[in-house]
Amino acid sequence: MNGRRVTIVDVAARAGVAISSASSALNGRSGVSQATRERVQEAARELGYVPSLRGRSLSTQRAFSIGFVLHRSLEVLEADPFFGAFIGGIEQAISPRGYALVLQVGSTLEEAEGRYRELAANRRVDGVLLNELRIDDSRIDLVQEIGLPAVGIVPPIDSFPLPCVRQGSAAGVRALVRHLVELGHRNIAHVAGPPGFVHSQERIDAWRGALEEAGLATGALIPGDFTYDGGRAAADEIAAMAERPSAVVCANDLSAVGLMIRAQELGWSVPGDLSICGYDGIALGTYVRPTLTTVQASPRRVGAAAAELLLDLIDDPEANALRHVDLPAGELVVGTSTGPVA
Amino acid sequence: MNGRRVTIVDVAARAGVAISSASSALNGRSGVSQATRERVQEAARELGYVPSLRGRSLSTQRAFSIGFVLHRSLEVLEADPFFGAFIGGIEQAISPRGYALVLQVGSTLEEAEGRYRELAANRRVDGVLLNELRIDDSRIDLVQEIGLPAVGIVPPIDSFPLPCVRQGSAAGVRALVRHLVELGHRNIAHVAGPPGFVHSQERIDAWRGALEEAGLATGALIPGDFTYDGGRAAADEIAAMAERPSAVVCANDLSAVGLMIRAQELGWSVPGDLSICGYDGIALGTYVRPTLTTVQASPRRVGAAAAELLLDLIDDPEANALRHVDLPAGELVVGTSTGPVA
DNA sequence: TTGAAAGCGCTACCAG
DNA sequence: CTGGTAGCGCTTTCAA
Repeated sequence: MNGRRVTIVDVAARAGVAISSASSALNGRSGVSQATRERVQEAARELGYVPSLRGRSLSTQRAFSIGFVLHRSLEVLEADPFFGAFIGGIEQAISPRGYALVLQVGSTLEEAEGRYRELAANRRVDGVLLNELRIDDSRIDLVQEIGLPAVGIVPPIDSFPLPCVRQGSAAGVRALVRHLVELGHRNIAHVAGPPGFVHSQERIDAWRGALEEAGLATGALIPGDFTYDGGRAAADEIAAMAERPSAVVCANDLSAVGLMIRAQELGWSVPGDLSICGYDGIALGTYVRPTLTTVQASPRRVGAAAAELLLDLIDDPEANALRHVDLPAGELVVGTSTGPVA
Repeated sequence: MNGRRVTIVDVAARAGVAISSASSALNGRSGVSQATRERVQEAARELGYVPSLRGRSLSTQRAFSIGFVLHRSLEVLEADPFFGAFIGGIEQAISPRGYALVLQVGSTLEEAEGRYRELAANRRVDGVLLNELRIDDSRIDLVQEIGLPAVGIVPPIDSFPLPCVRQGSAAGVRALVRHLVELGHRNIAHVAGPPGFVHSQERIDAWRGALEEAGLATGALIPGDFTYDGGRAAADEIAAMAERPSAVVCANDLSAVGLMIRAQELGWSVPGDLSICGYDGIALGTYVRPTLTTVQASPRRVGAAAAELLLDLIDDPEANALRHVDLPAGELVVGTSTGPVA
């Protein structure tokens, strides 16, 4: 805590060179002799110089940070472990490049949009990640309108107007359905995610398509919302059905667990009376009994890839304006929640 | 995207006043006539002016953001939903005050310390939150040494040298033990948290103290690490014991669930053969069967209170240098994982 | 009350 | 290759 912080001026003075030379030397730019560069670097080391992000930020017009807005209620945030993995992946990708993550929470979609506007207006971040995209997501227009670099995560198929990272769930869901068909199931229902979300729709389509491929009739499409309670409600809905499915594919693990617990409360045997699978591969699925058959997604890799792409986009908007990164699909994880049809 | 962003210069020009007057007017400082103030504000509104955080940051020597370093492995991050609540609370407290959260991840303690040093050196944040404090935590010296405002979360009892927020777990643990004693249990073990952590020790002490109060012998102290697998291992340890406890108080919910699942795999009935309780009150405890008896902590409120205190500290270091905030203890939540002794 | 001007710490341009 | 110097957008001091 000895008085003033050391700035580039101090370094330049100590090395006996101009400030501009010191800057060039420290940033590895060309235009400085090797001798000067070394002198400057040594001076910086001796003085314990750390460049001020603020000065750099103002002069380069960069914040050296990216934003991520979680748009879900605080309540859900407390229950769902899924997004922690995302964040880990993002951090892993950006911190080596000198960037930091600014995390915001917007409970409602409106609030989230407000956050994006704010972030863009005061330029707190150089770009943002758009997760949990909806079909016709309003944020797409928003970021284009306000000129905020953005990368979409699991975007609508095809002509997505922004760079994006996709880990498609279609292959995984098909694998789940095939697995069930092999076990002899003929009546396979689906507990969907909340309507409007790209990944909800993708899983519905994949489930339908896989049934068709197998030459089976389309099963019951039960509404859901990715939550534990939504899964429980789905079980009650199934209980009320005249012709009950022998297997269910849920849009995610959390709802699958809710469904399973409720099914057991209703006195059904899982998988004896009902085979259940989820999607995501969260740890919770291995805690419950029976263990959940699911697809192992890679949120950490998705987060890392998206963040990486965003930094590339910030560095070179032209070259990366439409880059699409496709991650390998998640793999089938067979638990004990699925079994042969009774 | 019409060309340049609007700056305070534009606002001043439009209002026909000096830049300094515009600044004062916009920041509600005195020294400007009401008429001028209104003219400036209107100009700002018309132009859609949003102050640049960068300019402000450089001139005020403030980053308008606070840091939070998660020091745990990415693997754990994916499984534990607990910290999401913290973050929600932090956000809730700081965003109305114009601050943002910079989130970092340090897998190891060394890495985490490096992050704190970095954060302080380049002044990316104005202060940090120190969570999961250890007894004699090295970060305490660190932040004092580098002059980084910091607030401790659940700090060591008594003479903690920094401002802090505490939600003591002693009362909750005692309530758990009393609950078990009332059910007739006489041999009550404890699955501890990882050694060295303040909240691990606090819970051990509370468990011991409560047993003493009840006039019971101290039960077995089983090592643990707050993880699911640690809980499973504890069950195996109990299985190997000559005189098995009839009840166990676990240091947190996640390990309690691991213990419970493993106990059931071993063929024990819960609570028939073994009563189990946890601590935290995470959603997972209500998903499992039997449901977990636990204590409902308030991570969101802790996060909010800590962030609030940190901003106060940044605003006025003198006045808040030693403020300690004590949150009401968590309440006992009786689930079905505890029952009368057989 | 108002306005001019000096920084905050850095980058980048442009003469020398 | 080197060294002035002009910003980046804002706050704040000091004269007028």
